[in-house]
Amino acid sequence: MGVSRQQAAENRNAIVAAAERLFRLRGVDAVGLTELMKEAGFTQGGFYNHFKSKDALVAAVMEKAMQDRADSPNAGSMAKQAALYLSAAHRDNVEAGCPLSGFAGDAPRMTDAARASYARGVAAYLDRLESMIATQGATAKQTRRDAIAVFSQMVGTLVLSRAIAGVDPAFADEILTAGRRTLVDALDDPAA
Amino acid sequence: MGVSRQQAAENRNAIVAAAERLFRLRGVDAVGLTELMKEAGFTQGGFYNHFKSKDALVAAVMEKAMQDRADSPNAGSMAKQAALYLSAAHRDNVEAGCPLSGFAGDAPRMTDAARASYARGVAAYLDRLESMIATQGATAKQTRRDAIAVFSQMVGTLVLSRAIAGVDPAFADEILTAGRRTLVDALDDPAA
DNA sequence: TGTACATCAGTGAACGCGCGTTCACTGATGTAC
DNA sequence: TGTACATCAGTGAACGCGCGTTCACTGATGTAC
Repeated sequence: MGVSRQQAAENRNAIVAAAERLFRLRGVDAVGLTELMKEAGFTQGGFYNHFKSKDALVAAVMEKAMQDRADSPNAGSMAKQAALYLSAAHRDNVEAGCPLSGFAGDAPRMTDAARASYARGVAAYLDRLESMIATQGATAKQTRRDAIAVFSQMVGTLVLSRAIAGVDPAFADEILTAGRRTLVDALDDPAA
Repeated sequence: MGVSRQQAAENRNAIVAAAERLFRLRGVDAVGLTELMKEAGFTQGGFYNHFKSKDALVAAVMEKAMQDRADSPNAGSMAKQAALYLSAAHRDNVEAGCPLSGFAGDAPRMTDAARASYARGVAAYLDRLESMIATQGATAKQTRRDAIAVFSQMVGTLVLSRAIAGVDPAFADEILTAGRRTLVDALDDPAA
């Protein structure tokens, strides 16, 4: 069609954004390139002007998701962060929530490049949590080990609550609430 | 071919067993019925003598996995249970490990019947953990809320460590070990 | 600044392939007498 | 107990379909002079 270089770059971003949304909602395997390109506003053939394969797109999606996560602001205290992470709103918003939980189920089956992005994303998020825990320092001295434990609990609670939400909402809420309260109590922040 | 009713029942079990293995390893979407039937020792056409659709098979796999889990023995103390759950051996054995972690990534996209089995499986496992925590009763009085928190952390740690294991084994081990130590410490069982 | 041409992101038809599912057929099992 | 027949789990070819990918073609963009 003839399109400026800037426009082409924007179109590429639109493809990645549409892919990220669909991949999160339905899983990488369940989303076809034809549907994906249509969702982004293009026809199927154009895909290969931007990516050399579907795997390459998955890697680009992962890279972008991790970057977006890194650019997102802190919640303030660690307890507040945990409370937001384990809110019903976050659970019900898979397509825009934390990509570390959102892609946790698909990650083990992605290519090396995509999983490497994922791993770097986990490392970066742990660094953030670690410093949040450290700067609070109200009660027990929290270490990296604690950051890992807290993060694991956040991910596990969200993943479980999401797995059950569609079929037993009350049970899913119980799991989410129990995880949230336990974490907020443990993080010992009266303001959260 | 002509086969006795008992043989037919055994063949059905073989199909479910092969499906469970492959589904865990590669995800439900990535496994075709032709491959699956071949793995179980049959040709593709016979599948529909046992199940009315792939979705029905997925539900049967889920039901069987949850039953097997319920039939499995306790580890003894809660701290021991957590230590086994967060062992490298369990992490590296997706195909035969805990199905609640093994299917956590696929569960949100399964049919209602399969997810209902999954949810019942979570409920049953929580009941077991709850009674294990309660009968120990050494330090703090542990409640259902704590059982949920402990279980969420077990699942989250395993899921994260698995997502990363293929691409950064040292990091994956760090996560697993941090989760295990934190849980064992918190569960306060000197014998574990 | 204006003209001639190369670039390349777009289109949409087509490729081979494996998917889930259906079908006609088979023959030992299991039942009726 | 022995014979005749219905059942049904198995086979393997075939169905339509959507997958990831390739291709020839298009035309505005961007470059060279």
